[in-house]
Amino acid sequence: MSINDTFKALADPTRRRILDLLKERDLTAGEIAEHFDITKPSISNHLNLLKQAQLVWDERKGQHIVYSLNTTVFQDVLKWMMELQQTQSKG
Amino acid sequence: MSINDTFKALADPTRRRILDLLKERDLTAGEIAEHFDITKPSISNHLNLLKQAQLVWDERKGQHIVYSLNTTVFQDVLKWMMELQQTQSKG
DNA sequence: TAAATATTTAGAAAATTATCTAATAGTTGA
DNA sequence: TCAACTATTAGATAATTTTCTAAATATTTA
Repeated sequence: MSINDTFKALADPTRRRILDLLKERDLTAGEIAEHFDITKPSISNHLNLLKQAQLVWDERKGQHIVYSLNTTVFQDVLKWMMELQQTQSKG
Repeated sequence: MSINDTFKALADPTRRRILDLLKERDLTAGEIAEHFDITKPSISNHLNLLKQAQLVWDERKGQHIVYSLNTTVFQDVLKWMMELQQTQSKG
């Protein structure tokens, strides 16, 4: 929920790749796991971190849990980066 | 030098605060360290990670080493985030 | 060149994060 | 209700990152 959670979530390449996959379309946990060489529990952990950071939503559909991308959180990251760029003046 | 280095560098709150400090003006390693409760070697390590990610430049001036902010690397991060937002369409 | 100051490097310990296996929980359909 | 399927949780281990102390390097000035 904090910007720290967002940055931490984005710091891992597996998690960024999950977001890249979800860019194309919503996917179940199993479909996501298929793309990686690590175990499902490990993917589940990554999904949980992304969820805590609100970078994804999850919704149960029958046996499956469908994950979808949420980029609204990027606003805070963008704001922070913009503010850093503002004041910059080199000597 | 990779986007992974950038995200990893930004994932730590101490390092983000260092960037915030450098937004105002260039600072020596010692001046930066004064703002934190951790030791100078630890700050030095953080500065090194920021340097590897090219988020800061360093320049020796006499006894001091002056650090300055470099936000050009943000372009890659922005691009990645923009691309994620593009294709998004909810059902 | 020696002392004082600023900073980094080296190496180890502590803390955090990622991953695994085994077990548990929810859903469907016979 | 039970078997099959999907996914998560629990708990342990492995890997990485952060932090520390002690030592080393670089610069300035006497």
